[in-house]
Amino acid sequence: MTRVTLQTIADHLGVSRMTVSNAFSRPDQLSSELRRRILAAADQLGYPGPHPTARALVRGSTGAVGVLSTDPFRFAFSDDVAARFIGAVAEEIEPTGLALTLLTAAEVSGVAPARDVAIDGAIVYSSDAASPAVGWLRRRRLPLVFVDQPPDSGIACVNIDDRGGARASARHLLEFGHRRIALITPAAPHPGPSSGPGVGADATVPIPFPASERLAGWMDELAPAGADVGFVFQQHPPDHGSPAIRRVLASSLRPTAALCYSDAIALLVVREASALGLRVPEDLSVVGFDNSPLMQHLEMPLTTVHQDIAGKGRVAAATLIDAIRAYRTEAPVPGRPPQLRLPAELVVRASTAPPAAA
Amino acid sequence: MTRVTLQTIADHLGVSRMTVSNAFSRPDQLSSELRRRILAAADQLGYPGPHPTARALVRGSTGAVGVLSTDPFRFAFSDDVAARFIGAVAEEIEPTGLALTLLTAAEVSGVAPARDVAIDGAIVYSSDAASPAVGWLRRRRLPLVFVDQPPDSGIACVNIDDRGGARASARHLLEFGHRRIALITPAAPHPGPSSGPGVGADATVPIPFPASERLAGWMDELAPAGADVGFVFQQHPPDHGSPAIRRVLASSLRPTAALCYSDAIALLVVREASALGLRVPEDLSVVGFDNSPLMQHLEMPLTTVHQDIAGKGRVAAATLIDAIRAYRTEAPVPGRPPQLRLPAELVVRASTAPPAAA
DNA sequence: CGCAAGTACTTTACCGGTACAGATGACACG
DNA sequence: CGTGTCATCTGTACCGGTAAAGTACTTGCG
Repeated sequence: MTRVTLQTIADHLGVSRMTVSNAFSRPDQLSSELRRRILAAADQLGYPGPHPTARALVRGSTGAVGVLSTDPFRFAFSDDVAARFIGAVAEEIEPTGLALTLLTAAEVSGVAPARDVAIDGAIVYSSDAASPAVGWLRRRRLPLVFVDQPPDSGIACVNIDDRGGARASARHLLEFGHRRIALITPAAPHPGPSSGPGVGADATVPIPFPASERLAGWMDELAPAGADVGFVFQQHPPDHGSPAIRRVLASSLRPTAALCYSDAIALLVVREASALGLRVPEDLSVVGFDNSPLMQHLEMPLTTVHQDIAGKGRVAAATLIDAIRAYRTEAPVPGRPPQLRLPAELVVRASTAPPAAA
Repeated sequence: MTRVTLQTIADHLGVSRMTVSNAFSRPDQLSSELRRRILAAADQLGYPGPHPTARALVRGSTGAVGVLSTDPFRFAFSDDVAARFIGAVAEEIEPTGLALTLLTAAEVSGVAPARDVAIDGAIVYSSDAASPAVGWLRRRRLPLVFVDQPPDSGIACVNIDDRGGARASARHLLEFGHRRIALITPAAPHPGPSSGPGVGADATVPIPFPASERLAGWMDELAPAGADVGFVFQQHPPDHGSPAIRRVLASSLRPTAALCYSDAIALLVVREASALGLRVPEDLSVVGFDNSPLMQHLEMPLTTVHQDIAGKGRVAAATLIDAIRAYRTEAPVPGRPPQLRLPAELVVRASTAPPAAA
């Protein structure tokens, strides 16, 4: 039972393969009568339509766009911020008839999706810009959109104003009178296991991209104000409590407020605090980041920095679609690739207040 | 700036195209010295590696597997049950080096992903089995796995014991002494807008597949017991309240218990009930389905029917991978495609109790 | 009536690779 | 020294389509 191809149908009807191809792809190129007969024969022979791969090869486009994530897939679906982003991308892509292909950065047994899977373009999302996978995508000269990545003038970028948002949140705490503040941020897995909290600016620990911007924003305000900052390095998806956070909250000179990289981490801080009998915000102010939809329904409405995650996804998808379209028409230089920066705004809710002893 | 291909490198080094191909794909076929030179030249010329589409065409495999969903993408990422399933699929797929392609059922401007995107196999997930998209996938003779679909002996299926689980939940209510029970289930969008609640078995409304099984399970127990059942048709993702549910709960002869198609719907019922001043479970017992992880942290721990969604995803992915592997080795008849049925178990929590007036 | 302009189909070439069957030369062995 | 084997590289065909140019047969029209 060999494969049914255009040739099968052509032979069956005694016409040329090209005519059969036209019956499917360019109906105006043949008489409607013959077309009808061809389609009928195709149906009868069980021809599934032109082979996608063959068509992609000759047309030069595959009908799929990728989303690369350096983090494992699990992340994209368990973390509701990531899921919302990808969902928005998918939603924006949907009416174009493109499929969305999730690419991992890993290379297993010689196969690396970012190098070996056929796509028309990709969004680089929660990825290490230095990873080989990103390199492969670039080398393929695919239309790309970087999201939450360090700006790269050669590639379209969509970022939010992490730094500005972080600055606003730090200012908010300063205005309340806080001077002893914990900064809780993920760090590259480089240093020792769950590196303990350090006090003072520790420039030696590498902070991955969007976190580094948020940290910079915090410090923009805190440093000039002479605030007493302490760092806690906390990897992003904390499952069951954080010893590092607990240690800081339990210390005698504990901070009166915490600025957190994300709402997920902020939630963790709130939980650790209440486990220690600390009240939020009376004993500890907590600020998150993202304005994650899941946190909206919490007992403790979180002061946070809002970013429009779905909007970011839609913009990223739209930018990619534009880039692909430009690429197809071989527009020589479509201007500089767009460098977008979406706003991030402080949302004050119930988790922040002036420190107890003012 | 024309494309860099194998030929470019071959010309540049004065070797045959085939040798360059071998340098990438079959290193044992040439001297390591020449290979080194070829790779160096490739690197220098910016060759991104063998063209995925061309390779896919000749090899007959693309390195991507699809997930078809008839529902729009948004669903897959906002509904946490669907997200968890896809996440588990992705996780299981990841170590194989395959990419995961999300396919929509829609056909826009002549392009239909299920027909036109190159994949090696697919999981048919929350789809209408009768949709054209499913037909295309079948016609392509791709390795397929149906999940939560009506069993099809020709295709590998993964289902859970919806009917058994539903039966257990109905029995649970009967044992508590409930006799007036609302059944809340999605229905095909066929009848009028938000079709009102009917009382008694209404066989004319088409119920889509997994819901029909659950309904059958409920009725298996309720009918022989002579319970007084009323139907409420509620489409799955209810955003802001449900008039239909409210109407039923507000009626003079309101049910003492509700069996719900999903936890998401059960949550809706709980909310509508408390909006009406009804206490759960004192005034109304509510049973969900899925044991959705999001519901675990609710104020009102929900009695529900547990299914292992992640497990279902992993099994589906593993089944698909097996099928693809078998397909590749052209195993003539790999036995009947597996028909799996995963367990569904009642989990009794706080949302059910005996009816107030016993 | 002769020629330009369709219409309907066919031929040829190519997309960018890989499989497979040589071709070539070095080297070992009897 | 003939020849078999191995390692290394090349030539050809083909994967399943499509673009573009070509052929043959109408048809319109001055």
